[in-house]
Amino acid sequence: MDNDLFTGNTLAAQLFAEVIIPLALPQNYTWAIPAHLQENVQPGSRVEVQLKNKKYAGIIKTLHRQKPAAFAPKEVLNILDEAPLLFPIQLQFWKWMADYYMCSEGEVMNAAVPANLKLSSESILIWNDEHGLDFSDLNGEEFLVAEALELKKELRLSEVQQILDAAHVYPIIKRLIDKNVCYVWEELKAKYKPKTETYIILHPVYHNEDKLADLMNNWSKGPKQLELLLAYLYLIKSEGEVTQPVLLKKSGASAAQLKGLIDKQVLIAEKREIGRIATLPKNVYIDFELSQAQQTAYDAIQMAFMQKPVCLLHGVTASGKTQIYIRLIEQNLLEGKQVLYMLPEIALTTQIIRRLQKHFGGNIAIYHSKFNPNERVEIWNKVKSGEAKIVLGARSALLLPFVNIGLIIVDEEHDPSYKQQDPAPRYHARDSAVYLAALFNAKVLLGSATPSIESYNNAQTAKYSLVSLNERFGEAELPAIQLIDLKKIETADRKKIMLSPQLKEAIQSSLNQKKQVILFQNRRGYSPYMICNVCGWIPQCRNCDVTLTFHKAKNKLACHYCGTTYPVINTCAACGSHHFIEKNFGTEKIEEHIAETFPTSRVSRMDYDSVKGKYDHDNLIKLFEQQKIDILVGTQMVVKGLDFEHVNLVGILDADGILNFTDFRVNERAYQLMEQVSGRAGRKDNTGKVLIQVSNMQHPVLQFVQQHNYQHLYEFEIQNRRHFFYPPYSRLIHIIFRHKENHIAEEAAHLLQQGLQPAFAANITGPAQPVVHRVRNLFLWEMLIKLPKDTAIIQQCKTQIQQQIIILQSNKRYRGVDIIPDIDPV
DNA sequence: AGCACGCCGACT
DNA sequence: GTCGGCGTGCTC
Repeated sequence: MDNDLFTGNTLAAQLFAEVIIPLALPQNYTWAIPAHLQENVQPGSRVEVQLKNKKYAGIIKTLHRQKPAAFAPKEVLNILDEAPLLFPIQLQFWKWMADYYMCSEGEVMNAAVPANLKLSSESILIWNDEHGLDFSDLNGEEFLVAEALELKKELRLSEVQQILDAAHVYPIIKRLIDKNVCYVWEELKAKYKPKTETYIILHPVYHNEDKLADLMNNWSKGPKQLELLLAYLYLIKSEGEVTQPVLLKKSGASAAQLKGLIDKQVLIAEKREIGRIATLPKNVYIDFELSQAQQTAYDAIQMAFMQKPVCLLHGVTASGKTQIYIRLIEQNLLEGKQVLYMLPEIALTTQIIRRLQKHFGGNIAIYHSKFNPNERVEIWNKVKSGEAKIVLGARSALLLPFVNIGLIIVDEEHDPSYKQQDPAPRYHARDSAVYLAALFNAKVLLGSATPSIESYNNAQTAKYSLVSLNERFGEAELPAIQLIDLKKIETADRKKIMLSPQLKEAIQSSLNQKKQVILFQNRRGYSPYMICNVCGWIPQCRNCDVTLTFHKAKNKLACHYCGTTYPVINTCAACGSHHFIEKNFGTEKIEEHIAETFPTSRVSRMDYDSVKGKYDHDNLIKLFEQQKIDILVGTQMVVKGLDFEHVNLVGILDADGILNFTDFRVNERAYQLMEQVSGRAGRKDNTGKVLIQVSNMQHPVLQFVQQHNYQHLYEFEIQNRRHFFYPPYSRLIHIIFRHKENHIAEEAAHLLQQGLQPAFAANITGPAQPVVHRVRNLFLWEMLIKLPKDTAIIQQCKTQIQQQIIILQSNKRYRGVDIIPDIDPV
């Protein structure tokens, strides 16, 4: 500037940093970097800064020399990292996410960065009991804090500031965390318990063959134990490793007998953690060949990636998609690229982890929100250094500091849990993955047996490429699906209708064959509803098209969405009959009823109430795998990508409940659920059978499910879905919130008049989601979802939108924001 | 996110 | 006359 010309010294101009603070601030603030700290600063480094009267560890977004005119920046207090915490590409990604999902970069940072790396004065440090009392590697100040921590077990960061000379607290804390003396408390996060599996090993003494022979020859008592030991020795020879459940199952011995051997110190039980960063060897080991169909799909994907960066793999259940993934991962590893394998959190079970670890050993890092802070930092660093080649994680893994991603796999692509609903950023991990991959020039593979309509539409309109895999692996066929008409079932007690004779018979036959059964009941079953027993029509809300809930006490029907109540309906709107019955049964009731009907079978229930921790879920799955349970009654939880070898019957108890789900994507969700549930039957052979109990036999989705025909569902949805949500609307709301001028409304109306393409997203995944979230109960929301392609109504909408704009303008947060074009992720 | 500022209802 | 409710605004 002029001053510089005058002094003739541009280099002396001060250095400023735009810093991202983990808060929902309207914009990023700027701090000055004092001369003595200028040597090592880079974008991506953390800096300690003061904002108001609090201190935060922020991340430098940019460095520049333009002195802000409007305010006098404060100075950065400290630089916390010599090397940046992440790469420019992540900063770019954060910026996009903040723009696209309308939140602050600070909020993205909050979601991305583990607690241990984002200290603030409010942070509470927790003493790490595992560290012990060896303080020899600490310097004077570190020692002071460590001692205080050991004594009090936890300290507020502000208290640490009192102990020390306040000027440079953060670097000391950072070193203490690095040295594992303490960690940062994260509230409300359930503590992650590492999953363990008990391995059985032979006591080292008996590795000596003579000693072992000696032991067995002089076996005094407990013949069963000797038998067990022999079974163990046999297994260890054939398998190399033996886990407790496998041993007990194959030997038929009891846990007490095993305990006897352990007490005698012949065998040792060793708990090993799985799911954390394994210390397994870092080699790649692949011991299978792709089937013909898989190989064809694999080649097609390779070809597709040459044309387009995103490919949708539509593979029927049990077609062996995972094996294709494994091949693709292997190929990326050979090219020295990182791979991100995303799964919905609930599907991140030991089953899939074990499977990948078998092939890629220590190259894999697992990441999800239930890890403790130290482990998360550990993984963060391994991903950043490139040591972790494969990351297997839930949606939050997308925000790890990858160096060079080559491939992102989004498995179970249709799963709604990829969408973060509550804390900002309200991002969709599948869509964000597409953008992130573009930044790395990487590929994205979306895999599902039941793609979301959005993705399928993207494939149909050639935005993504599409590869289909219609054959089940190992010559297994898709299970036969049989509908059972509940209306035809004569029963004295209407409530007992939950189990038709056909299903009862099928269950009995499965039990006789020593096979397992899954009975599926949607959670919706908890709220009672009325259904016409002649045609299967269900009363719906006039405003919301949502199934009405029956309130017995008040003898009224109510909409749980808008709150409207209706008198009980006696005449069917579809067939005119007066024959209504009440349906009301949840998984608990079913479990009870099943246990009564099949007294000799072992029945278990899997739903949100019965499995609270992740641990329970895994355990239940394990029990089922080991055939310790014959009949599993469950909600959606039983669906998530699990393989159960011995299941040959799946029963859907109340398909009407699914087909009338309180959701704007009923048909799609219903199809997905039924197809996924059916997929659990007979995965390994051709004995699979699916029985669907339903009153509304005519529902088209049932036919598509029976034929396993996704294409038909898709076409049906395009033609018949009543609640279209068009991308221009999403764009429109985005615009409304981005701009303060009224003329924008005209642009919006213009957009509405242009060719409208269905995006099928009443459950919006695009940028406007947080806004729609806010206005969903307002008139605008109602207008938008019910808007037919009618110009008159568009005019009306325009007026409404203008009113809306006035309301929204008063919201400080969206005032005076610059015009930012909508960025399409592809 | 915090925290201060500020303007109206029930209390010693 | 005050204490305290939470609505609005600001933080480099």
